[in-house]
Amino acid sequence: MSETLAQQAYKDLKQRILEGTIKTGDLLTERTLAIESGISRTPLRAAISRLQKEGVVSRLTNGTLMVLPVTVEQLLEIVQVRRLMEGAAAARAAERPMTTALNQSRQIMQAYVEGKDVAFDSFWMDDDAFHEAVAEAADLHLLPAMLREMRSIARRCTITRTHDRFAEQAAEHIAVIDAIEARDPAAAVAAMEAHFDSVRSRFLGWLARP
Amino acid sequence: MSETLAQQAYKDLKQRILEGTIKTGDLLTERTLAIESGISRTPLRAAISRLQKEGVVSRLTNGTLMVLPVTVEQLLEIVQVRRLMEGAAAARAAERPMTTALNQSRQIMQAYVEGKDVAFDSFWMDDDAFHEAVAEAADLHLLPAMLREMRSIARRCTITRTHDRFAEQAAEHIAVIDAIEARDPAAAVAAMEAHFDSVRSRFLGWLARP
DNA sequence: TAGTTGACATACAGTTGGTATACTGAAATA
DNA sequence: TATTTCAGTATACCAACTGTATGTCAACTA
Repeated sequence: MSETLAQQAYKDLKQRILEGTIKTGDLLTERTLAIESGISRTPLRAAISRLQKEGVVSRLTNGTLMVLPVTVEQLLEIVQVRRLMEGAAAARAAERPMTTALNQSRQIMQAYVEGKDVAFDSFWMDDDAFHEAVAEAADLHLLPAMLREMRSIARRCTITRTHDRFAEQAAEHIAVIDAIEARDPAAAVAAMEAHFDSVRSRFLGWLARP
Repeated sequence: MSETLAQQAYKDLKQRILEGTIKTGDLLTERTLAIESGISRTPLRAAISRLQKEGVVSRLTNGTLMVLPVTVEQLLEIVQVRRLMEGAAAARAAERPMTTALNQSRQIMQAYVEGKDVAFDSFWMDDDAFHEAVAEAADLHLLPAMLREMRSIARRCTITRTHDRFAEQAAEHIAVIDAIEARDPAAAVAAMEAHFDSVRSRFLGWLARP
């Protein structure tokens, strides 16, 4: 089952944006992108249409294509929504068997607590794995895709990248996993909510810096 | 001494942006604006160039003209800078004779404390008058122009317009004026700083709302 | 096999910004 | 006073872009 040119272009473009090779606020032109991809504008436009629907790129009123900046307001809203959703997911996960993915995530997080130092994108992937493991342990099948969507937005916000207290975040993740393992839903939701409260106050603290 | 067409266009455009008739994020086209103003593109471009220098509009990389959005980060920075500058101005003003403008501003602010209700733009002008009166009472001749610049930026940020506790702000203004009248520099700077701290925490509180 | 559909390539029209050129009136200069 | 210069302005031209239309081809279905 081969991918269409449009699908390939979509994946390629999205990856470049998530990696930061193409930056939020950058303007794109269909012809240039089409030439770079070795395809014509038609499938390229289909790929762009899809990215538009996901809020990754936006057409300005004159048709110009821009990689959509993500505002602080949007970022804070995502933190709030995820706090609700992932808190509930952690409580559900605590009522179900412990998973291999959660165990693996805990080991990875332990390394950060002990001082492991990596680039933002590496930590982001381990962070991805943690949140995905919780959602899957909760048997919530729509949640992983929703998380991916929201996390892809958050990743594009410039403040997110100022966020470098990996050891603290790792410790918060471990607290969630421990509560899930202990089959304590109340502790699990509290730990997950504390994690997001902590994320939020870091963002606000960055904003409020003198 | 008559104004050039470029100067007229500049003033008109800027006013429309400050009033919110043209919104931040809007795209502008030279031809449309020129036709609306009844002039050719050439003086219109001179007006735009001036607005560009002031950070009111921006050229995207493809030449598209956009009314520059003002981010929350910029707004908070302006609040910080003004806290420093206007705190110092209030202290200086407290070492100088009380002025008519400060007395007038106090009366106007008293009406707000007593419940006067107006639209944002009306309050904004009274707010302008207060801050300008303090700067002039401080004999700081460069400060008013700098304030106008920063306030014109702040005015264009969408959060600024969510700010509707006029009575509270008016009471803070009165505290500054009272301290100036009492010739108490320490109290004046403290009152002005408290005012900006209050403004800042309102913005942050709006951001942090659940 | 003929018809339909999805994917794709290419062409065309309209709009925009950038830039060049021409014009005009006022001020300066010889 | 006549001429020149300069600032301000109007207009024309070109390249580049998006939106849309049209044509082609391969795969699928009846």
